[in-house]
Amino acid sequence: MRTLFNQLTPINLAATLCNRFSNSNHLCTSISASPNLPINQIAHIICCVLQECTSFSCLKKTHAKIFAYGLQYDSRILTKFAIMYVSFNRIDAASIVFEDIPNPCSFLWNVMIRGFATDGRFLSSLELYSKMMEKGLKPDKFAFPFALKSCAGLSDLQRGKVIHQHLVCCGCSNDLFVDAALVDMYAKCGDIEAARLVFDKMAVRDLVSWTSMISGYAHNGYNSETLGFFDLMRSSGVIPNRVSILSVLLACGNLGALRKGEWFHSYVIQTGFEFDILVATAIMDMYSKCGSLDLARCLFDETAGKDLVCWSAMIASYGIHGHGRKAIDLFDQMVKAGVRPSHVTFTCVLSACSHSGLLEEGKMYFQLMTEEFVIARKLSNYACMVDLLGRAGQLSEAVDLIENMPVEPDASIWGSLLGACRIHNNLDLAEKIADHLFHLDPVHAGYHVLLSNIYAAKSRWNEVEKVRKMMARRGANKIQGFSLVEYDNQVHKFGVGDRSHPQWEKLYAKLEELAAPMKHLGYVPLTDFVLHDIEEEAKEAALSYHSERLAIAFGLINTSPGTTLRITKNLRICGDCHNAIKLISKIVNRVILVRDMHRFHRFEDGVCSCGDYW
DNA sequence: CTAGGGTTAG
Repeated sequence: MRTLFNQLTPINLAATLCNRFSNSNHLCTSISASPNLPINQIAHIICCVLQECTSFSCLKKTHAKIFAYGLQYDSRILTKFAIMYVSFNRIDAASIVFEDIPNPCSFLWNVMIRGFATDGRFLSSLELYSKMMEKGLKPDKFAFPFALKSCAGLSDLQRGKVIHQHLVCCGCSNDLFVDAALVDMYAKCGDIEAARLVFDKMAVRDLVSWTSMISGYAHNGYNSETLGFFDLMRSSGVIPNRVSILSVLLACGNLGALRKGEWFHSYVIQTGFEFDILVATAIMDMYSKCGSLDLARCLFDETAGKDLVCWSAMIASYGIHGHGRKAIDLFDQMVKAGVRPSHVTFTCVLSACSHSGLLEEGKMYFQLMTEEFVIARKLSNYACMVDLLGRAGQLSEAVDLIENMPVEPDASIWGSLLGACRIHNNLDLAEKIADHLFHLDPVHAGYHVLLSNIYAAKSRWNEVEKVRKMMARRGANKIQGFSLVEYDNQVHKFGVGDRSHPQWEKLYAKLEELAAPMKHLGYVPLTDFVLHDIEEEAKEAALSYHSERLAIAFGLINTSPGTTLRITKNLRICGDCHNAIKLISKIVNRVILVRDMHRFHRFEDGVCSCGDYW
C-alpha cells in the first residue's frame, strides 16, 4: 500500500482507493497508515473522496477525519464539504461549515443561497444574499434566480423589486435564467402586469419562460389568458411539455370548461404524458372541478403509482361534490395502501365532513390527525373544524376551539365562524367577531357582506346601511359576482343583471317565462339576500337576474332538452337562487350543476345534492 | 451551482 501512495498522483491515488474501498471511512484509515504523505496531497485525496460520498453519514465521517490532519481551517476543503452537505439537503450542516470559511467564494455563496431557497427557508436565503452584498461581493447571474425564488416563496414583492434593481445594476438582465426567475417572482407575488413586462422585453424566450408566464396567469385567476397564452406559445413554435400542460388544465378546471379540458386530455394522451402522475392528477382534478366526478374517479382508478397528492385530490373531489362518506372511505383505503396522509389530506377530509354534515366523523379525524398520525395541525385544519362545528350549530364549541388554538387564529378562522353565524343568524356573536375580523382584514368585502346579510335577515336596515358605508370608507369593494358556462368551445360569462351578452333579451324572456311555473310550485323570493333596503319588488328583480340564473337561461336556450347544465360561479350561491334553481330543475327536467366558491350543487327534480346544508 | 409543476379551509 505504501508504494502505491508514493507512485501515484493524488487524483489517481484517490480514484484507485475509491474503487478499492467502499467508503471513505476505510480510505481515511489508509491515509492514517501512511504518515509520510504531504499534507496537500492528503487534502487533494480528501477532496476526491468527498465527491464519492453517497450519503450524509459517509460525509460526516469523512468530515470528522479532517481534524486529525489540521485541515479544519482549509477553506478549499471546507468549501467542498459545504457544497456536499447542500447536495444532501443538509443545509444546517453546510451552514455550520460555511461560518468557518473566512472569505467564501461567490460560487459557495450561491450554493448556500440556493440551498436555503430549495429547502423553503426563504428568509435565511435572503439573509445570506444581503450578507454577501454587505461583504462587498457583487451577486452574479447565478445568485439572482435563487434570491428571486426566495422572494417568490415569501410573496414579498417589495424585496423582489429591490433585487430586480440590483440585477439591473449588475448587468444581469437579459439573461434567460434571470429573466425567467423575474417573471416567476412577479407572478407569484401577484403582480402579473410586471411579470408580463419582463416577459415582453425578453429577447429570447424558451419553453420555461413561456411556462412561467402561463403558470403565472393560471395561478392568478387569469384563466382565459392562460389558454390564450398557451396557444400563442404553440404558434410561436415552442412545443409544450408536461409542466406547461399542468397550467392549462388548472385553467380549464377554474373555468369549468369541460370540453376544453377533454381536448387537453386527448392531447395529453397523444403526447404521451398521461402516465405522468402530476399530469394525471391535474386531469383528474380538472374533471372533478368541471363537474364530472365519475370521470375523475375512472382516471383515479386507472392511475398506477398513486401518491399522496393524487389520493388527496380524489378525496377533495368527493368533498366538493358533497360525498363525505366516500371521501372518508377513500381516506381509509389510502392509509391501508400504506400512503401516509399530510395536513392537506386532513384538510380535504375535514372539509368533506363539513360539507356533508358529518360532525362526529370530522371530530374523530381531527383527533386522529394528531394522536394517531402525529401531524401538526395547520390553520387550514382549524378553519375546517370551525366550519364543521359552526355549520352544525355548535357555535360555542367552535369559539372554544378558536380560543384554545396553539397558533394565533387568522382572519380566515374568524371568517369561518362568521359564516356559521350567518347560517344560524346569530347576530350577537357575529357582532363580536366582526370587530375582531375587520381589524385583521379591513378590506375583505366578503366578511362585510356576511355581517350585512345577518342584519338584513333581521331587517336591521340601519345597520345594513352602516356596514355598506363602512365598506365604502375602507375601500372594501364588493367583488362582482359572475357565472360561467361553456358552450360551443367558448366560455360565456354573465354578471348580475348583465345586458352585454348578444342574446340578453332572450335570456331575460326565458327567466320571465319560468317565473309563473316557479310561483306555481311555491316559489317565494328570499329577499334577505339583498344588500340594500329597497322596495320588495325591486329586491325580487335584483334577485331574479343573479348571474347564475342568466347562465342557466343561456344554457336552456342553447342546448337540447335533457342536456346537463354546468355553471361555475365565483361567489357563493345565494339562498334565493338555490331555491329558484331547485324549482327550475324540476320545471325544465334537467340536471343543473352549479359549482360555487365552495362546492358543487347538483340540482335535479326539485332537490339539491347538498340537502340544503351549505 | 442557475428557471416553470399536480391536492388544501374561508
